[in-house]
Amino acid sequence: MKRVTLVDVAQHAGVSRATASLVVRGSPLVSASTRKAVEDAIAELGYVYNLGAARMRAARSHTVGVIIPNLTNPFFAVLLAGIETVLEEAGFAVILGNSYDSPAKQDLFVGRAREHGVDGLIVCPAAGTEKRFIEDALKWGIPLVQTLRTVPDTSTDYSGMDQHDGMHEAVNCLYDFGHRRIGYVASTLFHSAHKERLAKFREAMSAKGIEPLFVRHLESTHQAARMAAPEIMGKRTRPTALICHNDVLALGLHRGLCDLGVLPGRDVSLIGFDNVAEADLVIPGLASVATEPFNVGKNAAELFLRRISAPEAVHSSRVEPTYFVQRGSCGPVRDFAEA
Amino acid sequence: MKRVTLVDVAQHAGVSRATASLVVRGSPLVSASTRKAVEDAIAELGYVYNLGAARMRAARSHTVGVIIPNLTNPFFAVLLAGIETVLEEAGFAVILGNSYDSPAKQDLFVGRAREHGVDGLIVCPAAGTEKRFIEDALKWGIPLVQTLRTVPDTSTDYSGMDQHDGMHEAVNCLYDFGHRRIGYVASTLFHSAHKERLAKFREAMSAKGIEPLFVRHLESTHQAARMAAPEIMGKRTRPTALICHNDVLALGLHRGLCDLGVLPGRDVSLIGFDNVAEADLVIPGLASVATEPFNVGKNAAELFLRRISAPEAVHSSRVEPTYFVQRGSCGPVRDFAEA
DNA sequence: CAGCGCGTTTAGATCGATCTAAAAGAGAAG
DNA sequence: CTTCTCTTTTAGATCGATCTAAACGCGCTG
Repeated sequence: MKRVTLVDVAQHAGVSRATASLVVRGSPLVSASTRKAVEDAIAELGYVYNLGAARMRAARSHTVGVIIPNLTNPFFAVLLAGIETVLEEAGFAVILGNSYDSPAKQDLFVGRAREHGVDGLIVCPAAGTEKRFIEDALKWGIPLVQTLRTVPDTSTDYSGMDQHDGMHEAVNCLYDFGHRRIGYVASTLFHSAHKERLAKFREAMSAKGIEPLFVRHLESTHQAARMAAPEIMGKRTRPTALICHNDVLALGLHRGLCDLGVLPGRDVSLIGFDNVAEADLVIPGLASVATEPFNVGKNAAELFLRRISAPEAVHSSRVEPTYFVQRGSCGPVRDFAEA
Repeated sequence: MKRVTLVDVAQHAGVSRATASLVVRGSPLVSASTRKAVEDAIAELGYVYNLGAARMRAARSHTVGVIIPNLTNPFFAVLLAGIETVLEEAGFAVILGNSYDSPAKQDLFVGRAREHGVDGLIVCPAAGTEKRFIEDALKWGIPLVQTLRTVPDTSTDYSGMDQHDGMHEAVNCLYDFGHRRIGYVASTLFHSAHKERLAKFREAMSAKGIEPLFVRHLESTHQAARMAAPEIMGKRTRPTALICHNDVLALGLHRGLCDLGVLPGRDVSLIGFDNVAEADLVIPGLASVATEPFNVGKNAAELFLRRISAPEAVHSSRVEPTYFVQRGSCGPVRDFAEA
């Protein structure tokens, strides 16, 4: 039982393999009658197109390498879903790589992707990725789109989100509720999105003429945030509001605060980022800045497709808007004695 | 600027391409000195192995198609992470397909995967997948591993979990707390895991000599479960405890109950499945049966690797244990008037 | 009827690796 | 020195498609 090839199809249809090849590629050069004959032969023999063989002569492999830092984080999983949906539709296969935020694993994966002859890469760079990584890809002639994060001092297509609006809305909401002592809880992964979000926080604060009360770095897990609550609320000058780099931290802190008997929204206001589904499940609901990872993923894939069709076009960026979603965890400042 | 091929490497090292080929494949047939010469040439020229060309003659492509019903669901994302981790390690590339639980999309993806010449498939079948789907794959000679769900009346390698222990522990816990009026909240996706879990529930109940109070089917979203709380608690005979098919339903219901002023663990006991991270964040904590999707994924990948190396071996199964995690949402039955 | 243009079809070379089967080289034994 | 292993290397065919450039058939025109 041998594999069915174009030669078999051609023979069965009584044409040459060149003609059969034209049919499978949907060329307009063949007449309607021969096209029909070949298509019938294909159906009858159960022919399967061999992309590997085609790739050897033709330029494109219809394959894209996608690198994600951590699939376990639903945020990235949804990003990936967005990417996959668009690429699937366009007839591209996604080769998946999970970098676990390790540049070494990331390099390894790119090597493998090159062997597979990918047409390009869509990358959310691992924290600590060097400039060299991007430069190499370009040197090798591999189109590359960065998403969510960027490697410093590099220029490629980029799909991210606009941290500005959401953060300003969040800070303004706190400000209007009377909050002035506002702390920021960041993660310990120092990538571009992390820095940008923090910078926007500082910017929004100084626009209101106030200084951040503190910036605290925590490992980005529920557990770490929950454990840190006593320390954060035990500071000499106690914060009246907290903004967190993401909802993982915010939800962990939410629970940690409750453990202490400090009620979010009444005793301290709490705002997260990403507006994950669970934000609406805790009591009181977690106010959060919505970022749409699915759309960011779709944008990344679309930028990639554009790049493929116009390899020399100038690099472009797509930023997805963010917006503040108010919930119970965010309320007016409580007029208890200023410590 | 042309691509570097094995011919270039061979020339540069002063050997034939056949020898160079042996080196890249790590054959023991070459002497240490020529091996070194070729390796130097590879490094110097920046040669990249062309898997596409290799695949044409050799049997294996080192590529696996992985089909997941819904990446947006963290449970599946973690399953995928487990699969990817093992396959990556073994040098396989993962081609990802998101079926959105649609058999049609699934078929489409398999077609594409075949064109890419995958060595096999790891599939969590979309709800409603027909027997034909599995049979076709086997007919085409594509090794296939099913995971988490199985298509009825099919026999392949399978990586799943043991619903028995966790469910029995959960029911027994409720029983010991004095609960007798226990309802089951299922999802509306009727796949094998759904059926098996429900069956185990019935089994565990009848082992204790009690009848399920009701089985209610809900769309598997937080929102749907939250909205259904009033109806579920408004039944003529009010349940004293609820077991949910997964934590999405359980968390939604948790919130819905709180909205009603019904406190989980005091007024009604609530148990979910999967023990997602958020189960520990809500108040009171959601008791849940832990299932380890990452391990299930790893098992699936390992079964696949075994199948590749021994294509004719008899089909085997791996089931990951499940265990009950007790938290505040599960407590003694309250002695209010029996309706 | 030769010559031209147009739409279709095709033979042959080619992509970059691997396979097979045989050759070359190096020692050892007779 | 020949012959015989044993190791190492290689030429040539091959996988299944695509490309190029040429050929073919057919109607139309001068």
